[in-house]
Amino acid sequence: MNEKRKYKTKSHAPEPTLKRLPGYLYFLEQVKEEGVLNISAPTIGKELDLDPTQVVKDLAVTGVKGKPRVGYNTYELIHALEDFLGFNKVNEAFLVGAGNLGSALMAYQEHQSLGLKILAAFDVDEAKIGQTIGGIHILEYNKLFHLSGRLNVKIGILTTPNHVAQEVAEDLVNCGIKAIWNFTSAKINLPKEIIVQNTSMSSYAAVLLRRLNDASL
Amino acid sequence: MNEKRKYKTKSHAPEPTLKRLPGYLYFLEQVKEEGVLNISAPTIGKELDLDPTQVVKDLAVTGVKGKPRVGYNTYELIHALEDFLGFNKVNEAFLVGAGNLGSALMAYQEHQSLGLKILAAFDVDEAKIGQTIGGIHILEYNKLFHLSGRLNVKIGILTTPNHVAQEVAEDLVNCGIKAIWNFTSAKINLPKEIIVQNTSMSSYAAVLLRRLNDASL
DNA sequence: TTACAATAAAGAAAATTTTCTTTAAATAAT
DNA sequence: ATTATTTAAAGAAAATTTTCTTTATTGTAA
Ligand SMILES: NC(=O)c1ccc[n+]([C@@H]2O[C@H](COP(=O)([O-])OP(=O)(O)OC[C@H]3O[C@@H](n4cnc5c(N)ncnc54)[C@H](O)[C@@H]3O)[C@@H](O)[C@H]2O)c1
Ligand SMILES: NC(=O)c1ccc[n+]([C@@H]2O[C@H](COP(=O)([O-])OP(=O)(O)OC[C@H]3O[C@@H](n4cnc5c(N)ncnc54)[C@H](O)[C@@H]3O)[C@@H](O)[C@H]2O)c1
Repeated sequence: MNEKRKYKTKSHAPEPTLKRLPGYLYFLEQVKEEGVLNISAPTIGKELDLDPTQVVKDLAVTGVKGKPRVGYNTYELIHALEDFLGFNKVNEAFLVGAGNLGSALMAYQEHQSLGLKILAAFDVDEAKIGQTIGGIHILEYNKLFHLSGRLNVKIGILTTPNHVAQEVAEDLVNCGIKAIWNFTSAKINLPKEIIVQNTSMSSYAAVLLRRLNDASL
Repeated sequence: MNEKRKYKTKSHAPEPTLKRLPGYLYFLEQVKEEGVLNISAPTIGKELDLDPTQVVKDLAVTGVKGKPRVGYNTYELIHALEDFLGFNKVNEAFLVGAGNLGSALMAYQEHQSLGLKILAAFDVDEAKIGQTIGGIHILEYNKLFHLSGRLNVKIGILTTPNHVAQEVAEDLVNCGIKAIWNFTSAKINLPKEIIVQNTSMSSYAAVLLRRLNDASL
């Protein structure tokens, strides 16, 4: 591997920073559309409700330098962010469980801007096998083992029911998958070198409901 | 309002704790099924990869006390968590934008366990209006203003395209919505008393891709 | 040029969250 | 009963993240 990067990026970025970066990227793409060539950290902070020094620190991880009195070069910053996040590469993925959520993810066109490319989806439901959603074919689950041999896919998107999540995850790992984007509520246990990214919507529900409840006291 | 709570809960719980609580709840429901009447913090921690003292501190926000040598009462803990998170109430919501993601959320049955009840969905697409997904009717967007007058719905789920998110959010606020669960990438600006819960999937993509990239260096 | 204002960068401080330590309580075994 | 062991609770320490300060740089305008 050992890819060359255009900017001197931070080797390790804090997770809260990482989570904010796509927000900057989305905002910057909008202002670029409006023809803004340079933008300052305080301006970004005002729009996104963030402390200006926080913005400076966050953007520093990309290695891009801003100029005092001018700000950052919009175009340069966008590219550095995409580069840093890996959004400008093609990150190939398999999806398992083409149900409600799986279908939505397959149909989601903006994945391209994340550099995410779902090559194929797999399901056990006969009714779904053979269908195409968002240009992605739904294949028989067993085909996963054949296909993964030929392709070198590193990312698995897990949108099966909770109770099969563990076994499907293990299958994915046996197929050479290195990172699993887990949308199920199940806690999946895998060898520690496998990256498991849990994306629990109920966490957000918890925060929302609690804040709503706190507010109405 | 002023509901009585069975346990002396912490008035303010840290957000990381709040986000972990649904995970405990899901796990506890599983072990309850298996007939486990009591469970200790170290056991929970081992299963969920969390520090045992972290578990104790997290669960302490619910006000439930565990007994040394025995652990927590599974049943009591589940109920305290549901109570604390507001999952055992009926939290009524409107959904706007019955597209890919909106449809998935409408079809999602587990929302019940979060106490979330989507009363109706609204869309501008003629083709979608009149349809029913997961027992939820898709109504003409303008009906939102009529319906909200009669019902006292506090939560709005926002799954429209990004470019209309701001205006739809403002409409929701004008209809009396107090909290918005925002699934779009757009940053929406509303009066500060309105709770906006952003749920950005690209944040997770960012963390996943970066971790994957870091790993392969 | 020269002073002035805006801003990024770097470092310090504060706040928050997690982990570690100690203490006390409750059960089980002797 | 008594002792030993497990465990929750409470507090202290460490780590992390955010916010605040200071400094230095750059461009603008007098
Ligand atoms: N629908 C939502 O909006 C939503 C929201 C948050 C989380 N989730 C989570 O996402 C997961 C999927 O939810 P859903 O609503 O899409 O469920 P779903 O039932 O619609 O979809 C699950 C799909 O997985 C397939 N499947 C079942 N067993 C399989 C196996 N062994 N191998 C491969 N495929 C298999 C099913 O045929 C089905 O198509 C669940 O864990 C759920 O908790 C869903
Ligand atoms: N699909 C996914 O998996 C996914 C994942 C992450 C985030 N998102 C975000 O969720 C949002 C929706 O994505 P999607 O894929 O479901 O898009 P979509 O186009 O399938 O759905 C959007 C729906 O909103 C409706 N709509 C448009 N304008 C409206 C208005 N003014 N009022 C009411 N309804 C209106 C459309 O008719 C459509 O039915 C986007 O912001 C997207 O970024 C989607």
